[in-house]
Amino acid sequence: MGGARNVFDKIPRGASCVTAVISGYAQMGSHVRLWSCILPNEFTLATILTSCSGACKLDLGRQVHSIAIKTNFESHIFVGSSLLDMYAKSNNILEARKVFDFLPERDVVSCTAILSGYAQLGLDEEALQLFIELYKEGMHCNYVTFTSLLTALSGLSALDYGKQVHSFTYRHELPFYVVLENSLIDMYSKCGSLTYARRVFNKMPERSSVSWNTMIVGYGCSHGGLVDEGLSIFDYMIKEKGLKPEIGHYGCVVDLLGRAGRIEKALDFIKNMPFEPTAAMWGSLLGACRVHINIPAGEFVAKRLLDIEPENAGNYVILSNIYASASRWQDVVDVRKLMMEKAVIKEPGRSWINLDKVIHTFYSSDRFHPKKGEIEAKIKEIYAKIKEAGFVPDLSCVLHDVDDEQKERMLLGHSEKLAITFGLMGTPRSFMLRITKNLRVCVDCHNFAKFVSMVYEREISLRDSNRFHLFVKGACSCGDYW
DNA sequence: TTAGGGTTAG
Repeated sequence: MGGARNVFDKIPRGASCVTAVISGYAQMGSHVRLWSCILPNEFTLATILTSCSGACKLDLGRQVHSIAIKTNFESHIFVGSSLLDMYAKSNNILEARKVFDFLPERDVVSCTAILSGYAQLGLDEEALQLFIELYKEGMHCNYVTFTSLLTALSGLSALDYGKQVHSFTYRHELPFYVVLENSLIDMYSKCGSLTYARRVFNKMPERSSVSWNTMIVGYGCSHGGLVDEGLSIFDYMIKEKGLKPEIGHYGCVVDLLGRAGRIEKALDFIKNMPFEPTAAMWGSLLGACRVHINIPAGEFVAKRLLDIEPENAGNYVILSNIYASASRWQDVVDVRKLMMEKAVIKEPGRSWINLDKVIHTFYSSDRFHPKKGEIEAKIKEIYAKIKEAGFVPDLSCVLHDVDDEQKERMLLGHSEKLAITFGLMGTPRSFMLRITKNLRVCVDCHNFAKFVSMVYEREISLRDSNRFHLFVKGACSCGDYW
């Protein structure tokens, strides 16, 4: 690229060669401010906008947007779709939607761009709704559209819709696209159907590294506690294969050690590695400190994590859980105060269950659900039954400083308990309950699900923001390790 | 000649 830039610097300015240079830079993932010296055309604008994706380049993107307005290219189909994509990728989905809504004509790319914008941000229900709308309006779909749609369906655990997409692509004899198949594997495994995921994987005529990763993640290998095997693979790649591990590999090792309770060793490993530790590393280690109740390490890790990621409410919640499990209530109160000082807002807990293609969503302490009364009665019945079988509520899961009775009531309002209860009410015993939760499942709800699976002889799959839990006969596939 | 959307991973 340096050569191209040298040539460029010597020739007179004109839109076409500038576009070629920008395009070169854009493909390399960087952008340049060359456009300030020329009058841009639709090619220039679309190219530069593509290189503006990402929150840190939003200002630049906005400047290009204003140029697009001035030059009357805002509604050009290519400029418009890269513009909306730029907004979506920098977390401004409302602005992206505005651009989309004002496009004089839509095509498969602009529709896919807005759809994937919603899906990338985890706005899965919105993505599905929009897809249904556009589809009814006769939107044209291709394999990229389905790939994006599948991302949203994975997030919703919407197995029925996912199967529909699969059979649609099958019926229409789409050529083989590895990206689409990868999305299918991901969808099936996130919907709890590993058999189908594996079937897709097996039938692929060729696979990318993503296919393997997706399949491995589906099987949950990194959560299996195979510490020595993991460490020897890490050694093997360095010593035998001569590969230089990337920061992600170091992250895996930290996670592996932490999960196995070897927290001091993990801290040591972090100290000696050639990278700055990331929030992800500290985050996984903090989770480990909670599971293995290591308070000094937890405080140490939390301090570093909250420096890098002070806005992530989940970090405070785990720290608070660590204190609560050691009955250090004053520290719990202090964490809560700290959250208020920093104006951190915990995302409200939300769980959902798909029954007959309808997504039933429950919020924590849901006061507005139409079947509120029935659910309350049923949950009381469940609670009494599982208590008889030995269930003890874990009050350390409550972040608020209230009396025990109220804590118990608050725990019963957790959204995954409501979803499980609702599922039990409306389905036969042989029906596996598939619940999805937007946050990490708490210890009390995890225990609740274990007891329900035993007392009611019901299999429950619960996907939280972190991993899968399959509850059968009182035990969970995660080995109480998440 | 030059242009827009896509999969996994704490």
